[in-house]
Amino acid sequence: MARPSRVRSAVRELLERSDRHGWTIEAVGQALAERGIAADPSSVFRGLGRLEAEGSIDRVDLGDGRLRFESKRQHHEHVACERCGDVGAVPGCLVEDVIPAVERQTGFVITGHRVLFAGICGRCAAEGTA
Amino acid sequence: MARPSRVRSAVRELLERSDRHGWTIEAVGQALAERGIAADPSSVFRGLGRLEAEGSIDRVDLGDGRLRFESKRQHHEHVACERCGDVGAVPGCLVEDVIPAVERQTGFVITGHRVLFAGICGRCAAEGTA
DNA sequence: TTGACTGCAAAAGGTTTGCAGTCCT
DNA sequence: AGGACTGCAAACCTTTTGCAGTCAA
Repeated sequence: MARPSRVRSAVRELLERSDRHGWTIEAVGQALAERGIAADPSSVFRGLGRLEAEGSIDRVDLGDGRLRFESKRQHHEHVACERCGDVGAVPGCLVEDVIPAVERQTGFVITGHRVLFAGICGRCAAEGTA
Repeated sequence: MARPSRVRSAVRELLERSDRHGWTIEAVGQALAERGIAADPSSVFRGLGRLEAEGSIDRVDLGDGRLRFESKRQHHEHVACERCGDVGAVPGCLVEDVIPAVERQTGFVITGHRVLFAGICGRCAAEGTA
C-alpha cells in the first residue's frame, strides 16, 4: 500500500500550486531544494512517473528530448522561448477541427496531437530592444 | 575546402531520392548498409549535421527524443503511427492563420511551430481488425 | 514483519567529440 | 603538404534500473 511520501507528495504539491508549464526533473529538484526539500533526481523521476500513471499530472513534450510534466489543466498548446526557455500556454485546441481532413489525407486514425510554437517571450524581446 | 564525401553524399542522395520522412541516424545507417555503403553512425551524424547547416535538409522532431531529418519539401506537418512508428505527412500549414492570435494571447513573438499528430496508420489498423 | 519510499551508484540509449589515419586536391 | 573525411573509442547527458537502507502501517 502506498504510504506518505516525502518526495512524491512534495512534487504533487509543487506542480499543483504552480502554474508553470513543462517542469523537468531537474527543475522540480531545484524548486524542491529551494523549499528545503532534498530529493534525488531518481526519486523525482519515480514520483513524476507515478503521478502521471495515476492521472494526477500530464506529461508534455517540448521537443528538447527532456521529460516534462505539468499539472492537469484544460487542453492547451505550448509555446517555448528560444532564448530563455520559458514556456507559455496557448489556451484551447487549434487543430481539432482539421482532424477529419487529416485522417482522410493520411489514412491514419488520429488519436492525439501536439502543437508547439517557438518564439521569443515578451521579456526577452524587451531585453533585445533595450 | 570540401571534398567529395563518401558518406555525406550518400546520405544526401538517400534523403533526396526517398520520400520517407523523419530519418534517424540509425535508419540512414541501415539504408546505406543495404546499398553496400558502410558508414559509421558518427559520420552519418556529422553528415546530416552539415547537410542541415548548408540548408540541404530539414531537421524534424517527432517527439521521441531522436534526431530526425528529411529532405526539404513544401511545408507540412507529420503524423506518426503509435504501433509501427511509420511517419506520414500532412500537407500544408494548419496553424499559420492563428499565429497572430497566439502572439496576442501569449505575448511571444512566434518564429516557428511544430504540429505532430499521433495515430494508427492504415496498415496497422487493418491488421488490428483482421 | 512487510512492503513502500528513497538515495546512491551504475546501466542504458542516443548524441557529440577527440584523435589519428586516409585520401583528395 | 594541407586540410577535409572517416572510423573508432570515449565523453556526455538524461533517463532508467538495481540494491540496500529506512520507515510507516
